[in-house]
Amino acid sequence: MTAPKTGAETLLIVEDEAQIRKFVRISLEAQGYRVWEARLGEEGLSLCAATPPHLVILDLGLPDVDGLDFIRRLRAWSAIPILVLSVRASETEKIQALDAGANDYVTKPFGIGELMARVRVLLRKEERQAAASALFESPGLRVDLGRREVMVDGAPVSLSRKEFALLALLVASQGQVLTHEQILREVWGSGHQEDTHYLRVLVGHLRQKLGDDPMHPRFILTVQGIGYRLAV
Amino acid sequence: MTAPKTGAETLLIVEDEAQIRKFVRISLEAQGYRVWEARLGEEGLSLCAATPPHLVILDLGLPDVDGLDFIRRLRAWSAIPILVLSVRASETEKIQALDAGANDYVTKPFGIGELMARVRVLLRKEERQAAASALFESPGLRVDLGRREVMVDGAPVSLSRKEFALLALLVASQGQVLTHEQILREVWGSGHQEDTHYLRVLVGHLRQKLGDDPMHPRFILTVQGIGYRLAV
DNA sequence: GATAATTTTTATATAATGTTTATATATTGC
DNA sequence: GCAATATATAAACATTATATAAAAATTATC
Repeated sequence: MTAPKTGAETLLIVEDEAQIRKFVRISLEAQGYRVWEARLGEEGLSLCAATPPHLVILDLGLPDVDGLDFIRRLRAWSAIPILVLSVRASETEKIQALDAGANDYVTKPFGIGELMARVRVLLRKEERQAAASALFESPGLRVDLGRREVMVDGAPVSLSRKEFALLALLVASQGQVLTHEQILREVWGSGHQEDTHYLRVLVGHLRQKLGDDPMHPRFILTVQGIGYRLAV
Repeated sequence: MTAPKTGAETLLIVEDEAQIRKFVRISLEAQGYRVWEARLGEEGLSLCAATPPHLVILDLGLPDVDGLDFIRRLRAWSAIPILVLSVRASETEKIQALDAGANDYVTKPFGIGELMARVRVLLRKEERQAAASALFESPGLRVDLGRREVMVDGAPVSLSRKEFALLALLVASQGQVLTHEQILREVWGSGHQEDTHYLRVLVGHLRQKLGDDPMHPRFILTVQGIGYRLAV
């Protein structure tokens, strides 16, 4: 397809007009993003299911699927941010799209710089901490995010900074799978998305401190080829 | 979505023009939000520190503090969503504000309906977890795409990356037939569209893990000469 | 500034997955 | 019924992913 920069964020453009697709694609790739394309809505939805991108840029005027349907069908199971592009400037349509689950709405013709800025906003990840509830409990494990306290079977466990960051991330995701990339970006910062071995070592340490057996883990579950998730 | 919330969210308007302040305030209160006002930037910042609101609506043209400074100073310690209102439509300014940490940027004059919709988007975050775990169900099979969880007759089944990608694809197509080519392109990427035997092996594995008999399949149906589809 | 704790490297064993080859079975068109 | 084609699956092999140990480097703590 294109120069696939490994470690880069993946964006999916769902757009039938070849011209706009190319234009947006080139701009995004210049910023170092990996870009996939879909000409049709069904194709876009399938791609999201098979290999979820980090952001979807959606044209509302697709030939096969109604734009609002697309948003609703994706939102039925996924929280991937959606940025809508549209020629129609009607306020009603904007409101409908946003309420259906779109995260932003840009009207054509648009400035490419603004589009890029809005993409950056949607990929920014400061939102997670806001949603984090203070206390997590599951059989045997108890994590107090506010106090930075961890207990396993009633006994306190002291974790290092990174170990706690990883556990906090898993806790905040409520059992959702986190990909290696996601974890690396959030715990080590962007630029370390390929250092998967860091993660392995850290998970090893954390499991050891939690007394978790990797073959039959109680807490941190391995999802082969994808990442890790917390048992809830 | 427009239904007023109990335990209403608190919004802070930072705006010096009384007219706009009042206009926005009344619209927000009509939606059931609690609204605070600040005439000056400094006032707004101290309010955020003292009793953090759930969202800040910020006018960029404040008399005392530069808008970008406001955003940066708030972002130094807080992740409260910021929606910027501004008369200036210059793209550069939009980009600067968004990159400084604003979450959305609306240009005056704006439709109040659109503004409300964008407010809802920024306040939506908590719902994500609930929405993210919607699932696909058919008799005996249950697939949670967000959690990557698959259950057959109540028992969890663990799938490999490709196996899950294939199942997710079938699920996302809602029982529509997927051709060999389509599946090969989406799961293996373009360039493998003729490796039909890959697909056969994979379907075999998947069926085995799901306990599906190919002669009388409950889940994955063969469409001779064309491809496969999911029973729905 | 010395010591301990943590993090990053490096290296290696093991397990899981993916690909290929081969072969058996079923389906379709004639 | 008999080729021709399409499908299923078994098993060997190659590749990739995972876990973990132990070193070197860095950072924190007293």
